[in-house]
Amino acid sequence: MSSHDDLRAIALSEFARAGYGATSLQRIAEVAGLSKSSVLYHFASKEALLEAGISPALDRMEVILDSIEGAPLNDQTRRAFITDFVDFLLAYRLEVHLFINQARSLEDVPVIDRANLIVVRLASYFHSNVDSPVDRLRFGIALGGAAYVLATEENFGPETEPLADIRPALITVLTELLAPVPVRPAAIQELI
Amino acid sequence: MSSHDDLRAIALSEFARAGYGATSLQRIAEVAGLSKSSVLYHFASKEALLEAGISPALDRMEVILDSIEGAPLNDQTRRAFITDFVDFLLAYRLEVHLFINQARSLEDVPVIDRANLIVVRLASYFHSNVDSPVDRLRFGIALGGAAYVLATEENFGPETEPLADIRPALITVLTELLAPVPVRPAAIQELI
DNA sequence: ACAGTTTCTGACCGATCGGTCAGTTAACAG
DNA sequence: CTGTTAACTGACCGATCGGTCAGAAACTGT
Repeated sequence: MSSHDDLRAIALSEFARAGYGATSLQRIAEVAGLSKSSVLYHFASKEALLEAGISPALDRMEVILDSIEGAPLNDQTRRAFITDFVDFLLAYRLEVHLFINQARSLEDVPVIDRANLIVVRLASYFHSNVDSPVDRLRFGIALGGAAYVLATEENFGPETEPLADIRPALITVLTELLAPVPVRPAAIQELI
Repeated sequence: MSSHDDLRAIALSEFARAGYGATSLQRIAEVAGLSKSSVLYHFASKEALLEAGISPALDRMEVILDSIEGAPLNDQTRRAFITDFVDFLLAYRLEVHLFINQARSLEDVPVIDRANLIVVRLASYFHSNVDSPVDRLRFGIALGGAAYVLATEENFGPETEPLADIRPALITVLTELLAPVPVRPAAIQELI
């Protein structure tokens, strides 16, 4: 329970909640019960706090990417990826939320560039394994939507139960949405 | 082509690209070729620029909500909502992107509260028309994912075509994902 | 040309930002 | 107790923030 780890967790939480630019070192110091100078004693800069906050999540996601990029997208690899991805989203909700909300405004920050590269790798993998443009769009909505919903659970409203068994539900939904042959009744084609 | 409308458009673009807090009045003034004082002559404050920027999108979404909240979710209303929603996303990409990326860090801004209320109304409508928790999760992923993907098209990578016929593709995917009886093979149930 | 109104600007304000630095306090080994 | 090191702090810095204000500049109708 070092001050170093505390500050990392506090900064991550504040960055995800209020945004990187809107979170001051003074605010982080107050939550930690320290002075701003002490925060800068443990971390060289505000950017160093950001990097320390989300790097573990990037490490994990890069391991997942390494495990799928060598193999084609079949039933087995799809199943493994989905469980890995869902567990990743559940384990790193704050980090995912921070990335989704701040990626555009922090494009010149090295650690955000690294995160953006991960998204590109993920998109490239599915792009090279899925032929239909519509399916690629559906896959993008599935992965992006899962990340977005997981990272902003308050969008479901406070009156709804927090979907306690969200892990199997997420696996179910993603398995449907990433199905190799999407179910698309002929009736739908006539609608558009 | 008044300076007023120009400033509204420039501010919206900058807010969406770099974030509200990270966009200074000085930056907006430079892009518009004016001084910071002139920007504040046309708009009383930075917050007024934000409100002017996204209010039209909220107006449109509230009309859509008014049109669905009185009727149950059947084939006809679902089809009408999907086309309305897709056209909304395509017409207000910047506004949606701005809201998605800044909603959390601007919770005390009235116009953002208004936008959040819209999301709550949307979630409540589907919540009251969909029984299965898994289906509600799938609907949330579909709507949130469509908004997220549309608002951040760069996630598809620069090497991919911008999905020129994205409107029919989006309608196809959302029609699948918002199907009243989701197709969920028994094989999926055994996986989880 | 003139007066009136709209548009625009530079100078300035207090506040806050991220970051530096000299020096104090606390912890601990001998 | 003493010396050393790690942890911490207040004072301060230049820069930038959103916003105010008096007045210049530009456009208007007469």
